Amino acid sequence: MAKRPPAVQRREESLSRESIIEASIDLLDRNGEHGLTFRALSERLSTGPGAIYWHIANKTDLLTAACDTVVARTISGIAVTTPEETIRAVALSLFDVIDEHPWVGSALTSIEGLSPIVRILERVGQQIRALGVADEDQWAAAGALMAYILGVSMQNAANRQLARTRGLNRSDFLAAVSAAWSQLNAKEYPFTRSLAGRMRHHDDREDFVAGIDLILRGIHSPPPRSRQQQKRVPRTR
Amino acid sequence: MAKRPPAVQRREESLSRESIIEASIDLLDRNGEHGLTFRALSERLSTGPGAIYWHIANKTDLLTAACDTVVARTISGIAVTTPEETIRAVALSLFDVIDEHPWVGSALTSIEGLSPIVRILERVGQQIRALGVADEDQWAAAGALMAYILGVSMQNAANRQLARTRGLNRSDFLAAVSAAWSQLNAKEYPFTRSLAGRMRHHDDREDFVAGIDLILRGIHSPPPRSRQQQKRVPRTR
DNA sequence: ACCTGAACACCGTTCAAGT
DNA sequence: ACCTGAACACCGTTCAAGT
Repeated sequence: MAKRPPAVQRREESLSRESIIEASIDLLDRNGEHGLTFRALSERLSTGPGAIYWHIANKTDLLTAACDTVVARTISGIAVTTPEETIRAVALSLFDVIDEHPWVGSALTSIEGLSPIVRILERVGQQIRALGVADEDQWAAAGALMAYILGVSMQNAANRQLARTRGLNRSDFLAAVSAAWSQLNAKEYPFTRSLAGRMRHHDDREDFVAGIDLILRGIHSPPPRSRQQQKRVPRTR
Repeated sequence: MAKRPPAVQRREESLSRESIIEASIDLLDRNGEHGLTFRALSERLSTGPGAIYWHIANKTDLLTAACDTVVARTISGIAVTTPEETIRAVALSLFDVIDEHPWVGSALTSIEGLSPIVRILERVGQQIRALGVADEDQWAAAGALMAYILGVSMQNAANRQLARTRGLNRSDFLAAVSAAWSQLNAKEYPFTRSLAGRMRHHDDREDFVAGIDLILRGIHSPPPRSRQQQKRVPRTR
């Protein structure tokens, strides 16, 4: 019996960092964070696991690059209108990206190449300037907005991941959280319990924008610089 | 040759969920997130990996429980003074917990038992009420503060993790980020570049509190309900 | 009821060897 | 310069078997 060549088709295009990242995004979208493995990736690209390491440093690098590619694609497509509208648009874009690609949340905070965060910071910051915020207040304003956007995004990503794992759709998931909240101890958790009803029916995107608007109001109202010159925060590190 | 019993000392106390979680926290503090493995844990507890599964569902459960234990311990020790001061204290406590236990960040968003988040939400929410915020505005106010606190915490945790991995102390780390920012393209990243100097010398805790204060100002300034009754957010999901 | 530890089905990463 | 794929050193989790 003559030894036949294996039935795998050989890839015609050569490997590249871009093609590897593109395949990674697809794998992540299809099967979630667990779906991205060097074996699955190399099979999809008809190569060996080692080949990938010629183009990519390690798995963290790969995940960050995938995240950055997806974020960059969305952020770059946002039209600049009024500062406030643009900030809302940037924030909502990120929200929607994570809604479509829940795995983006986990790589977002990475500052290896400091890419995804810096892209968002820059967009937000330019609008802070356009808003006429004083130079010395821009850092605080941009920081607060960034942290808020990041916080909502992380929470949203976690929710989506969990819902996916449990095979729940949005309303089933909200119902489950709402039910858990309403069963909390009434003495210890009065506030959270009072939010249970609202949790079930709220609209994440609307609430997200409401938070942005709240922070924008804070940015517009002048800080009470009189109080004691500089607030001293006691250190307990 | 008589078969001697193996030289491992047998544990005298029986296993329990609590002792497993305590050992996990210690392992995480000592060696970071990679340090927590069922093998390392079972060796430390003088048992087999399988024994742990009698008390703990899986690794996610274990990580969440460790996170919740650490958060609960800190949160519970906060004295209630004025609403604003208490909110600042809760926020700073979480900040400091993550500074000491950077791994807390990764398990924080988990809502499996919905524990760590709910603890913080409740504390913050009670102070929102004490602040006299109208019932219908409490959700937005608490949500904005929570997202902000979470966002800063996640970012801080990521920074600490990265600094630890690279063996950098705080000022070396800030210098590295600052240097990276000042080398960004001047046309594309004017805002981020302008922040490079400030990045090098800023105090995270002070900035953190400044952001809290900014959001509190937003909470105090009334939302312009007039505008168009309810803001309609176009969906592009 | 609780524990043991071998075994299973995976991982990321390396590296000698090929083209 | 770039690719191959076996091998290494790990993982989390399961489960028959023990006490």
